[in-house]
Amino acid sequence: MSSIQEVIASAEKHCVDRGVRLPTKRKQVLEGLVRSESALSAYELADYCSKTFGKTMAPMSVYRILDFLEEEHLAHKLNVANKYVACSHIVCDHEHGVPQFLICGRCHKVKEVVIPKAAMTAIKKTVNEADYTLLTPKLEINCLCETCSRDAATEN
Amino acid sequence: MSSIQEVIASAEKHCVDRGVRLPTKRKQVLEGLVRSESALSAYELADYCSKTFGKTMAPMSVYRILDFLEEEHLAHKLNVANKYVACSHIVCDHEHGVPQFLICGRCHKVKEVVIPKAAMTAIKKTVNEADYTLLTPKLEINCLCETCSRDAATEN
DNA sequence: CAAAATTTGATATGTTGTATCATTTGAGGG
DNA sequence: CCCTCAAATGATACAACATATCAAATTTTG
Repeated sequence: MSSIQEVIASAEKHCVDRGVRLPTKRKQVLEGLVRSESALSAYELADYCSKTFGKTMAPMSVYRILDFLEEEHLAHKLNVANKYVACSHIVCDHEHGVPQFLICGRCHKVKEVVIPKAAMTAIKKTVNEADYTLLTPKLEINCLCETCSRDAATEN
Repeated sequence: MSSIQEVIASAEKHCVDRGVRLPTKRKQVLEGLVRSESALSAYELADYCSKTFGKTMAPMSVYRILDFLEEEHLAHKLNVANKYVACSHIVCDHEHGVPQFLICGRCHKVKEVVIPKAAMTAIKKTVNEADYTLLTPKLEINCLCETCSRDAATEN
């Protein structure tokens, strides 16, 4: 596991290489995402940054910054929950496969996994046969994390 | 392809069998979904029903009715777009595989497909190995339909 | 027909996201 | 070093999506 600082440093390098900026605010939002175990909404991130860094950060700014982070592949939007997570591969050099997200429907804890290549190929084939073009092979999979699925079992 | 009336009739039978009600309003919302080629939001459905059936239908009611239709597996919610579609298998008797949705990111046209069993099995295995429990193996896949992907190509 | 349960209406409010224009910040050239 | 220009952020307004709650109407059942 890499430290927060390492992740931020990698992100900074990435931005220099690409010729884009990573000023304070953007770094703060990214740090908020990296520190969080679960996915956060733009408004949650705005609150977090306001509290943590002393100066109020408007949700507007957060949205813009999240758009930027997504473009730079430093963060992902999870449509299922209207929340965002940091890309878990910021520190990687090598090209990695497209991430798939396991999203706990209860606590929004997110785990990023890679599903077998063969499965992705099969999905791509199905899509093409239906005359559709895959935009991103990013899947969002609804499930329960270990803790929550235990809790759910005992409630009934 | 089955006619609207056939689909509604199947839905009615389904509800009688399950001992639940399908009064006018619910039928109207379902009809709106069935008639639409693309996914609709609750508010779009409210407008549609208000215009088509002469009496204003509140978004509130639509949300409640959509919840009901989802419980009865007569409709699906697409989280990616915050929209809803009728289940394309209302008229089927047999148990069918879980549907996967190809959602055009531009016009929201939706195609319901079934991906190979082997691919789903691989996904399920990956999820379990990550100590997560699959809630629904329903995938929402971001793509472009034939028309829109052609349009997008000519724009650049 | 009356009582009970289900469905719908109506109002209010909360959450998520976009549009727009003003202001500030930061990089690069003179 | 400061000026200029582009990029980033602030601020305000508003649109879309969603839920909570209680009252009224409708349907089922006895």
